[in-house]
Amino acid sequence: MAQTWNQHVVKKENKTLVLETIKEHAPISRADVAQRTGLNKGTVSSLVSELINEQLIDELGPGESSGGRRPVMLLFNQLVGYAIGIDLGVNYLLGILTDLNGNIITEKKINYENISYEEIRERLWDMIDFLKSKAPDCPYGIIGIGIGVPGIVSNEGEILLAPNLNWKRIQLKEEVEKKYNLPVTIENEANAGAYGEKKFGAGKDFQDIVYVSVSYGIGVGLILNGNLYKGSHGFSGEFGHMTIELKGLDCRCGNNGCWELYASEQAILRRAKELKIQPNKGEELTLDTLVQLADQAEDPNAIALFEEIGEYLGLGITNIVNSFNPDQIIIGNRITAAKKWLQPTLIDRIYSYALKFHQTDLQINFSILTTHSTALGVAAFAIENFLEVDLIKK
Amino acid sequence: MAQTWNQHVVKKENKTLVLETIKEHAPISRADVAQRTGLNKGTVSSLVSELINEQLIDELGPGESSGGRRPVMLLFNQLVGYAIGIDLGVNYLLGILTDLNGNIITEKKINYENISYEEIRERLWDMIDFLKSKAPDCPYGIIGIGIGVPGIVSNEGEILLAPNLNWKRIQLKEEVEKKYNLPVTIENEANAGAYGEKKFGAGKDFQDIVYVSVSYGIGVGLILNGNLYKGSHGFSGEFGHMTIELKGLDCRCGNNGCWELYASEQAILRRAKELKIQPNKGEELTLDTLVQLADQAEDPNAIALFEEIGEYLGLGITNIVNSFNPDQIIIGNRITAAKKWLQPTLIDRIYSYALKFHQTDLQINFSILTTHSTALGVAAFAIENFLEVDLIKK
DNA sequence: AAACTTTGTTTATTCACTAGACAAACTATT
DNA sequence: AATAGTTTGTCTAGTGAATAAACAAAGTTT
Repeated sequence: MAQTWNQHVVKKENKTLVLETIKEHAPISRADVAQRTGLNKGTVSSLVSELINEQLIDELGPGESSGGRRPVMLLFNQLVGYAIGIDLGVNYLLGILTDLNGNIITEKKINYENISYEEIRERLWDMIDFLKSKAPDCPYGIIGIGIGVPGIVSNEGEILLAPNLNWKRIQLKEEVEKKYNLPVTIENEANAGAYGEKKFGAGKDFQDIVYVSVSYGIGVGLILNGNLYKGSHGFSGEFGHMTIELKGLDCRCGNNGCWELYASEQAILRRAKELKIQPNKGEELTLDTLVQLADQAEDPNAIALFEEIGEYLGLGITNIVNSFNPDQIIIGNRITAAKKWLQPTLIDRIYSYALKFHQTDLQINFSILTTHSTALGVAAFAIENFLEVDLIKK
Repeated sequence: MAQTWNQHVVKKENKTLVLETIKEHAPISRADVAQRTGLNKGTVSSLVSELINEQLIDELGPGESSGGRRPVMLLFNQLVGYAIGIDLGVNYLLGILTDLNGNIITEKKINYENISYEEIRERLWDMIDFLKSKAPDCPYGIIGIGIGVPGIVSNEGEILLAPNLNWKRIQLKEEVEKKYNLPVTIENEANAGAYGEKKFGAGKDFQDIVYVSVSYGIGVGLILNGNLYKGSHGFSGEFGHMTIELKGLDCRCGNNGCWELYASEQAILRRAKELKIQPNKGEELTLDTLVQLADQAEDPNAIALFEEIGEYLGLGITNIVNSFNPDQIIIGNRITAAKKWLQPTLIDRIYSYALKFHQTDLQINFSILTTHSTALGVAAFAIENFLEVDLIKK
C-alpha cells in the first residue's frame, strides 16, 4: 500500500523540522524558528511545548533583545540519551559512547588477530557492557546500538559476506537485539563512514558526497541528494573492484586490474616490498611504520611511494567525479595518516584529468573524523532512529 | 527556507496518488482506488470529482459486479493534451508528438551534417511547427516541449557544452520558451533516455536503473530510488570517460584509456578500419553498414568485432554494477542495432566478473524503445510537469 | 513618559481527512 | 418472488493541525 498523507504525517514532519532547526541553530528563539521554517508562530509554540515535555529540548533562559521583548532561547537537550557506535574492523574493535549530538563521551579500542566469529562476539559483548556502564544517568538511557562492518550487509541487516573476516551470512543484528533489547543497526563501514562525515564531519554542508574509505581495501559510501544511497539490495559502493587496467594484477574477486590493488593499504605494502623499502629495525612493515619512515626519517623512497599511491587514488576518484558530479569527495579511514604526501599528487591528478565542468565547486577533503567516521556514522543511525520513533509515538 | 507541511501539501500529494493509481490500474473503480491507496472512500470520491472536473479522468461506465452494486470504472484521459519530445542528435533531429500516456501520435526524423547552431535552430522551429499542427483538438492543447541534447546541461537548462555539436553555453531553453510560450525542458540525452525507459520502456518496474546510451560516445543516465539522479550541478553520467586502461588510447577529454574509446560506435569504426573490414561496395563505413555486413553476409570479421565490443561494454558495465548495485541495466541508443552479436559476450562478461552478490535479481536488458528513449523521456518530463502544475493550481 | 518593537500565547477560523451512516444497485438464498 | 446480504459511492458530523489575528508581556528608542 502506498504512503497516504494526513495530518499525522504533517505534524510529524513539522515537528522534525522544528527539532532540526533548533539542533542546527541553537540557541534559538521560538520566533526565529518560526521565521526560518515558515511555520506560524502559534504552531511553533505548540510543537516546542511538546518537545519540552518530551525533554528533547530545554529553555536556556532569556537571550539578547533586538529592540523588543527578550527572546527565550531554546537548546537541543543532547544529554537525554546516549548512543553506542562500534566500528568492527578486521583486526580491531573501536567502540564509542556519544550523546545525541555525536559528541564522544567515552571510547575504547582493542586489537586482535585472526580470531573466530565467536571470539569476536565475546569481545563485542564486553565492549558494549563497558560502554553501557559509562553512560551517565539520563531520562532515555542507551537509545540504540550501531555496528559498522567491513563487508556486504543486506537491507535487513544481515552480514552476507565479509571476506577479510571470513564471515558469511552472519545474523549479528538479531543476536545483539536479543541480548540487549535495544534497536540495532548494522551497516557497511564505508556507508556508515559516509553518513558520519555527512552528520558530524567534513560533509555537513554538502548534498552529494562521495566518501572513499581507504584501508586494506577501498570502500565507497555515497550520499546522494543528502541521503545515503544503498542500491537495490544495499550493496552499493564496491568501487574498489572497478577495473582500471585491462590486463592488470589478478584480484581475489576474480577480476583483474581492480582499483584497490593499486591504491589501498595492500597496494602500499605490496609496492614497499617490491621497492625493498625497510622500516626501522625490528619493526614490521605496516602502513604506520612506513608513515613513521616518511615522517621522521624523511625517507625519499617512502615519500615517493605515497605520492605514487596518491596518483592512483586520484585516478579512481576522477572516474567517480565524472560519473556522479558530487560536490564533495572525502577521503577517510586509515590512509588519512599519509595525507601529507598523498594529497598533492591526488589533487593534481583530479584537477588535471576530471572533466572541467565537474570541477566547478568540487571540494576534495580528507576526513576530519579520521578513524572515527564509521563509529560515529553508526551512532548517528541509532540517534536518527530514536528521534524518528520518539516523534511518531505521540 | 525549508519545506513546511500543511493541508495543501497533503491534498496535492493525495491527489497525485489517486491520479497515479488510476493511470496505473485503469480501468478502476473509486472503491478499488480507496483500497489500494489506503485513503478513505469519501476522500477518494472528492478527489476523483475534482479530477473529473479538470478533465484529467473520465467515467467509463459500469464495470463487472463482484457480488454487489456495479462499480463505475475510471480512466485516465490521456487525450486532453499532447506533449512534444525532440531528440536533438549530432546529425539528426527526431521529433515526436505523444499523448499524456506517452503513446506516439506522430513522428518525424530529419538528417543533417555539420551545420551551425542557427541552421539547426531553423530546422527545430520547422519540426515543432509541424508537430504542433498534427495535434488533435483537445482541452489543454500542447502542454509542453522537451528537448534532449548530446551534451552537458546545467540544472537551469543551459547547454554548457556539446562537444560533438561544437556548442558552448547555448540558451536554447529561453529561446524556445519565448517563441512558443510553453514550458520547456532541456536535458542530457542519456538522462532523458533513462527517464523514458523508466516511464514507458523496459524500466517500468524497477527502482535503481542504469541506462547506458551507446552511440558515438557513451552516456549514462541514473535512476536511483526511482528518481533521476543528476548530480550537484546536473552533470552526472559521464561514465564514458571512466579510465579502464592505465596507459590506454588518448582521449580528447585530456585523459587516456577512457571506456568510450573501447566500447562505443567510435570504437567500432576505429577497429573496423584497423581490421580492414570493408562494407559492401560503394557504401560508407558506418555502424549500419557493418550491421548489414554481419546480418546479411554473416561476415565473420564483423561479427567478431561486435563480440569484442560487447566484451568491453560488459567490462565497463561490470564496474557500474559493482559500484551501484542497480536492479536493472538498460543498454540503449543506436548500438541496439547490433544487439544480436553484442549481447552474449556482454552478458557473459558481467556474469563472470561482477561481484556475485550484485548479480542477485540483476536484469540486463536492451532498450525496447531503441532510438526513441530520449524523445519519449523529454516528452515525459513535459507531461510530469504539466500534471504537477495542474494539480497544484487548484 | 510615550511610542514603538519584538516575543510568545491565545482564540477563532479554515481545511482536509476519517468514521460511520445511508442509499442505490446488484447477487445469492429461500 | 421475496428476503437477506454485499458492494459501491455519497453524505454528514467530527477531529486535528495549521493559520491569521488579537493580545499580553517585556523590552528599546525618542
